[in-house]
Amino acid sequence: MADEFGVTHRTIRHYEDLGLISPERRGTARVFHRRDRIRLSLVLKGKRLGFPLEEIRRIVDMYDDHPGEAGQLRYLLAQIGDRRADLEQRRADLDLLLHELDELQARCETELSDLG
Amino acid sequence: MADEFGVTHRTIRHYEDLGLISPERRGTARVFHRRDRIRLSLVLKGKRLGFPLEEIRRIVDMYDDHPGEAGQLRYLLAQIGDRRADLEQRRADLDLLLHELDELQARCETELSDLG
DNA sequence: CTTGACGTTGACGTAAACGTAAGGGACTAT
DNA sequence: ATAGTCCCTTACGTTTACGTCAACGTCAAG
Repeated sequence: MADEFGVTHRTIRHYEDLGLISPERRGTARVFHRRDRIRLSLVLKGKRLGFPLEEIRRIVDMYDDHPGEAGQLRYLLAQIGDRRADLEQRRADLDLLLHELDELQARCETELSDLG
Repeated sequence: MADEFGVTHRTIRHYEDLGLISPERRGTARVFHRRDRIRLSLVLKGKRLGFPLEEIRRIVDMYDDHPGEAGQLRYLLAQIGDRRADLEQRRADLDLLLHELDELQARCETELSDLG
């Protein structure tokens, strides 16, 4: 599974230690299921966005814990709201940076054509 | 300036050590200029997106080093291209996560209304 | 003039996210 | 049977990004 996702075995084990994935254990060997793949892919997405693993765990756990009780559901919805706000802030930052890179690129290109 | 950006004095000093900002020195005291504020704001945006400080330095330095020579300009443009690709990958991840949060939210809401 | 309040400089501490060596099964190929 | 190849665990090492503590300078207020 490590190769499949382009991470090291150590990383897999580390994530298991943190409870980010919980592969079935046949004796000592790990058996990964679809659930683990889904969670790992979520983890890696979260990581690319700079979330700490501990926070990522809280997010991915939201996908698996499906509480049947209304209070829990409302709590989960609130959490989702928080995460959304966070993600949208990041998206704004990202768009700004992309925009600034565009401008820099434009300046470089005109400068370059002035030279040639 | 620390308060102004919501970071600690230690962070400011750390960033100065890494060359992310370079305030004027009057004797021992630091005097911050517009350039430092701009760079700091770029740094914080980069940080929120999960870039390591060393990489951020390379990015923000692109804004200040304006090489007059064609080869350097072309190199800078290539760097900009790389950064763009990276940022756009992150954007894709981000949109995916937002979409998945939406779906989770929808599931929660129907579940909640089924209860009530 | 001395007592805070604040700023500066090392220098060591720490938490997160792994890397990496050291050693032990288990299976397979020769 | 021995070597090679995996996978496993334990445990200490490393890098990044600061936190924190001790010690000193300095400048206005009492």
